[in-house]
This record gives sequence, C-alpha cells and structure tokens, in this order.
Amino acid sequence: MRIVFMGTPEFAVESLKALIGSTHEVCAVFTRRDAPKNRGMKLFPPPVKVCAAENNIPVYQPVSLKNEKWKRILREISPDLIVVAAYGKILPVDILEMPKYGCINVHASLLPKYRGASPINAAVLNGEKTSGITIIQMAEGIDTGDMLHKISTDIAESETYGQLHDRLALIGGQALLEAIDKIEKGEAHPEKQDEAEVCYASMIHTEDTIIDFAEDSTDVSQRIRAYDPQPGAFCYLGDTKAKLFSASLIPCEDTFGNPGEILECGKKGMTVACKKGKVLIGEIQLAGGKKMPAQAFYAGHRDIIGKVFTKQG
RNA sequence: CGCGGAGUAGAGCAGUCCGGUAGCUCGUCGGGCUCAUAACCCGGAGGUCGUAGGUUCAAAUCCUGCCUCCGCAA
Repeated sequence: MRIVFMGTPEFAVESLKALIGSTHEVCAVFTRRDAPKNRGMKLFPPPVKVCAAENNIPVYQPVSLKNEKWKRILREISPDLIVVAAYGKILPVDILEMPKYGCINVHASLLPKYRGASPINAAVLNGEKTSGITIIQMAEGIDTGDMLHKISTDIAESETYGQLHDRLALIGGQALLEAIDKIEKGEAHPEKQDEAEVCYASMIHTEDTIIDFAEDSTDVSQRIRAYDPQPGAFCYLGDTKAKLFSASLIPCEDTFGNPGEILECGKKGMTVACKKGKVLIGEIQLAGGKKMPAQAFYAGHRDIIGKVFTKQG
C-alpha cells in the first residue's frame, strides 16, 4: 500500500519506523516546521523529520494543509492511505477523503476516553489501571472517528508518563500495522465511539504540574508520575523551585506531620507527608541544577528534615 | 544575539562578597563492634577548584575570553 505519513514528535517515530519496516511504501512524510526551541531559541527539526531523512523519504513541512499547494502535492503522490500520529495539525475534510482508504489516526488512549492532546499524561494523572492504543478512521472533529482497532495494556504500579509513553509508542506501531492489514483484507469493522464515555485531555498547562501536598498521597504520586520525566511536576522548597520525580506511594491511611513536610531521607528516597498518607520521592531537581537522586540531595543539604514543600515560593 | 542560574574528590554541597593550610555529608577501601545489618566506632585513599590568559609576593576567591551543563519562556 502507498502511504503518506503525518506526525511530529518522538511518539510518532515508532509508528513511522513500523511502516518503514513493513511491506508498505512510505511515499512521503508530513511533519511540522522546525521550531525555535530551548536556550538561545535555536531551530530544532521534529524527530519524525530526522527519522524520515535517515530513510531517504521526502519530507514536507507545510504551515497549513488548507493551502491548495499541499493538496495538489498530495494528489500527485496519490497515496492509498494517510496515516496520522501526533501530527499537531488539523486535516481539511477534502484531504480526509482524498485517499482510497481515507486517513487513519494512531491515538494513545482507549477511545472514547481521553480524546485530545495529552491522553497518556491524563491516564496516569487519573490513576487509570489500563490504557492502550486506538486506531481510528479520521473524521471531522478531534479524535471523533470510528474505531478500527484497539490494543490495551495495563498501567503498572508506579509507572511514569515516560515509561507508558515509550511502551504505547511501540504498541502504536504494532496496532497500526494490524489495522492496515485489516483494511487491506476488507476485514475492518468501524465501530462508533460511545458518546456517553467521551472525555478530553487538553494540552498541559503549567498550573497542571504544580504539586499540592494538601491532596491525598494517591493524587500527589499520580500527579508527579503524570509529568515525569517531561515537563516535570514541581513545588517550592523555600524560594527555590523543585521538580520531583520517581514518586511512589507509601500505602497508609494515617496522617503524618504537615502536608509537604519532609519526614525522612534514606537510600530509597525522601519521604514527604501529604494530606493523607505519604509519598516516597526518588529524584529531585532544583532550579538551575541537574536531576539527582534524593539521597544525593540529602548529602548536600543535611538540614532539610522537617522543611516543607509548598505550592508557591 | 529571548531571560536567568551553575561548573570545587565517584555523588551532593560549603568556601568566592572581604585573595593567604582544600572543608562537610554520602559513597568507596581497610580495621573494629555485633547472632546480624542498610546501624555504630576507628583509620585510609581520592581534587589540574571547567578551560585559557591577566592582575598579585600570593588566586577556588579579583579581571577578560572560551567550553560545558541546567532552569524559565516558546
């Protein structure tokens, strides 16, 4: 099958690799434009572009697909199918209908739950026990299309966003090939999403990543893990901003000290009190510094026992 | 030239303002105590103070260039 791939970040790279390693032909790759990023606002190419270039696949980086120029190019390529994975742009309807088999999307949640931009983070944040990949036939509206194929996976205890992301990216590639196989054999059975089950995961805002120890330990550890390792959930230690990572729940119903109080530091990490229960913090990163094991932090800050993490500096 | 912080022993930090013996916690190595231990006691090793110059009797410390790392913002 002749395929055009559209995607941008690391998550999409695994799907692209799966296609490249298959019997299908990836005729072209569409990805977002190189964006100024990080210190110095230097220009960085999206991961998908790098991967495509390594495999000598033509890359297109349109500002908007509504432009007739890109529609013409797509018609000339004349793909049988367009595969979209975390592309970050809306496809006009006439493009959705252009290929013989239309456009399909690799989405990192079990739809209809967690439509939108941050499905993986949302699953961890809400303490879901399972997540997965859904391949949908794209339609107008964000992640609203009929479902073609689904693979679910259990979310492990203490699993972070990063770990789940990497796992789902691989599963995404697998699910994609299976879905295309179904389509080719005419065995795909589009299934409507149950509107009653729909919920959305919007883009991440800074305020979502603030740790509030006045919440129960379950919520605190889920919040930290939902943004670990990127962009990192944070709170303040005095005036210093501190990102916390590798959180795990210490199961207990009791309360200890004040919310946010550092109870003890040991080899396994730093124990912090929550509204109810406590959490074990494995790694910490202070503003301007590198991420380090909590034990190392304790080595250089012997006076932190009894100090309190707060929401504001 | 988007804004800002930081490079000192394997790790994490103090010392820099005000120049004068390289310091702390952890780890590591050796010994001791113990039924035993991630606990405790004693002892040891380990550092071109990021780098290149400058000032000085003397620079981790003051001045200048360069390299590297990190936070914010996008």
